[in-house]
Amino acid sequence: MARQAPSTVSEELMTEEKNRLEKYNPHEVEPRWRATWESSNIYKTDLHSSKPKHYMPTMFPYPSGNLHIGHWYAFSIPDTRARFMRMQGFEVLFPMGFDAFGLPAENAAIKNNIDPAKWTYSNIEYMTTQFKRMGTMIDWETTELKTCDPEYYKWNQWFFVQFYKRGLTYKKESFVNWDPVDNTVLANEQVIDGRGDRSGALIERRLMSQWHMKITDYAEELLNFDGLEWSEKVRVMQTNWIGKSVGAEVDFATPAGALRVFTTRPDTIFGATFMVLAPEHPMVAALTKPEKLEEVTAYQAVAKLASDIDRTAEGKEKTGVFLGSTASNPFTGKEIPIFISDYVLVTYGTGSIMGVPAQDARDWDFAKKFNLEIIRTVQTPADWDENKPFMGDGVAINSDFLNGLNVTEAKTRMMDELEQTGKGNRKTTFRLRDWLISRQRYWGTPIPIIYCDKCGQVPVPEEDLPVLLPENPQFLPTGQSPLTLLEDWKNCTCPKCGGAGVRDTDTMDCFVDSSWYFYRFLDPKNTQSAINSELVNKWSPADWYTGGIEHAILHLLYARFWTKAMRDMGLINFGEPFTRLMNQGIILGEDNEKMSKSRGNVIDPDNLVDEYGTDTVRLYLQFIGPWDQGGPWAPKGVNGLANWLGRVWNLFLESPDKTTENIPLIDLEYAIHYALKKVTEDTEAFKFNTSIAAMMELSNFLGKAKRSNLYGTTEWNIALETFNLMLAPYAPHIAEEIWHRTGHIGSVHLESWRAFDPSKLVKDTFEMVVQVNGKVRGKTEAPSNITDAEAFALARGLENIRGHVEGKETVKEIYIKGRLVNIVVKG
RNA sequence: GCGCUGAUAGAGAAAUGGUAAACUCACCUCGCUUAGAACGAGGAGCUUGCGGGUUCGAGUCCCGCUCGGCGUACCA
Repeated sequence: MARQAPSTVSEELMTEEKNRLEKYNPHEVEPRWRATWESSNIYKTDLHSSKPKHYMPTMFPYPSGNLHIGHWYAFSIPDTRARFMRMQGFEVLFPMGFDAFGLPAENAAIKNNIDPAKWTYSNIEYMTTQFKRMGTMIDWETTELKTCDPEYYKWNQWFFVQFYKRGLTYKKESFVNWDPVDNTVLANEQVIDGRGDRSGALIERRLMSQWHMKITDYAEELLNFDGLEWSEKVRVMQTNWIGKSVGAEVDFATPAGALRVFTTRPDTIFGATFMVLAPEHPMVAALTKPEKLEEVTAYQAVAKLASDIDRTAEGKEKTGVFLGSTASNPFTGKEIPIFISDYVLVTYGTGSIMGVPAQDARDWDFAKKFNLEIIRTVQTPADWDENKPFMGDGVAINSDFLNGLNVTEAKTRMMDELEQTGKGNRKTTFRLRDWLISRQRYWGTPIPIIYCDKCGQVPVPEEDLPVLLPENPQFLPTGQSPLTLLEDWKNCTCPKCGGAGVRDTDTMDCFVDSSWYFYRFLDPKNTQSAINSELVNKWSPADWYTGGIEHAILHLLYARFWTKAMRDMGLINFGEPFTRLMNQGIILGEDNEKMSKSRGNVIDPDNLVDEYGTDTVRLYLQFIGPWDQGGPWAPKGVNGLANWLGRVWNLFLESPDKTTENIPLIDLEYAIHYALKKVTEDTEAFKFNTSIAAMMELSNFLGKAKRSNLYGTTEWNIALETFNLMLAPYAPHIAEEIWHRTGHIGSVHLESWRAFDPSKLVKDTFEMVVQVNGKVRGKTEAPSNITDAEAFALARGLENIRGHVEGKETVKEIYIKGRLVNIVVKG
């Protein structure tokens, strides 16, 4: 339908047209400011500043080739908080580096015949350009830290040697986890459900001689999280991994000598009716009667071949073989049969247990299967199903001198007895094993050890470090490190005797690299020492460390261990690397599924930035929900944030149409301080989504207020300036552009955060809700300092309330300050 | 099995025990008719997974249940 506007309106529109503000164009504004910030170096951290420090490393990325949306989520959001802390007056270090050693480079090299170093360095170069588009306050000098640089891994080797000298690094032969796809051994922490964490291959057991770090020396201390603000989830996961069990070791007499078991329930010994050894237990042979030999050998063979998955499969029926021998229960004197079974692990405790079926579900199953005696030694509750083992607390029965004691008392009494009689002793066992760090791979830190026929293992002297990773490796599927093929490199002279020596040809697990890099950031170019102790002591522990939950055990446990070892070497004066830890969630695809190429739901941040600009992408990622929760990607939501920034742009820079409304000044001040309080507190608490919502509410209010009498007043200008500052950490580019267009000189990012004024949040009056029996029946304006009695009187005076209360008995009257009155009546 | 965690309009997501519920997107109406996958004005939509309980008052606290996510699992 065609319409004809009156000519006067047309003219008015035409004038407006002329004055119309150019639309916000992030593609012009954002790169311009990034260039300015870089050239004026405004994000350089002064490590010697007298301001209070705030150290905020994030788990540094692996140079896989591309920054994905998860990287944006992990790095751009902490950047907002880093910027906020900076505006709050802290000297903030927000570093970045690259975790550059690792298998993907080597696998890419094998597949495409590229040098892993070239692949890695070119990825780093490209990812750095991508990083810069994120508009962060990263101090780029720290990206000197690339773990594959000899200047970095030299210090891995240095630490290795120092730890070696202190007995923290040692080589031992043991059954290790062999990944047949990646052709290397793995640490226990890298085996998930019996499979390699990277390759997914079923892990095999191999007996090999490998280098270990003695993390078990710190098992007890690693259980202590005092002073750390870490999520319960991570603390529980680490605690379970370390797996401390307090109990006792007890000797049982057998024809082959004392058989030692570990138990957490020494109070149940009187109920021990059989023994079980792991199939690999060293005493098996001696305890096997000749007529049982064949059966035992067969069982051992099956157990050896079975993977851990098969051995520990859910609901697996108990199996085992009676060895033909018996042991003597040290307290009852009874002879009890000795079995082997794969439910007992040779790697835990003593590799042997006493079977107490009445108080242990596994032993119960085993006893039922083999028809063994079951003796209750803890009184079961009255309504207990007698066809089940009882693991709970109760009074000891059938247990001689323990009878009548509860479980805790009985344990103590029995452990005292064991120690007095010499039949056993108190013992604490950990599930945690020493950290296996050898890898039969090329792309890692060479292990600085030389083997000499005369001198044995000889650490490479400090002055000869680094042991450089040789160039031009050959990758052959030999199951040995590629370094073994490089004869020239491998053969050397023994530093001790000068004779012929051979280098260790394995490289270190790359979790070694990431165990201390956050200290190196404070002096990444240091050629004299691994770290600058003075700066590290000043800046560490990190105030806030963030990254994915997948490192809850691996990296975070190793980093804590390394820190404690460094402390004990006297390098640093604290024992925990990260005071506060937070794990971001995962950004899912539009379909609420994990992003993957095969699902075709991958969101490419580069495309988004091309379309909307950096600020919009950052804002959207923060607005999507709580940061630790992650969430699905909603393409239309991004558009919403882009539009909001457009409205904010207009709010600041466009002249208002006309003044129509009258808004009290007090409302403006309330709005701005309300938002300021919310944004300050929420940013502090990492609640970016609600912080942005508060800014949206503010901008909605200001949009209205702009067409009121408030426009152009001093208070109006202060309000806008305050809003501009609040926006700066969240949308750094547009905030900077607005800052300059509204007449400011100097970067908004060098400004201070405004403190909110609580007095502006106090109103003289409030809208008092009046309820009768909990239902809203009226509302009235009331003075904020109203007393209870006055509030009730005021409420009762309301016409629509009278109807509900008159002639009825009042049961109760409640006044909630500044909110409501509830009158409870009866009848 | 155990531990942690979640369930609020079509989607995402707020809410110190206090007005049956922010904010954004999507949707509807009107205006503008081109700053256009824009802008302005307005509107509709959730009795907060289910069942009990505590309370003057419950999305919020307690008990039970259902469904989902994450972790862990013969560790003696």
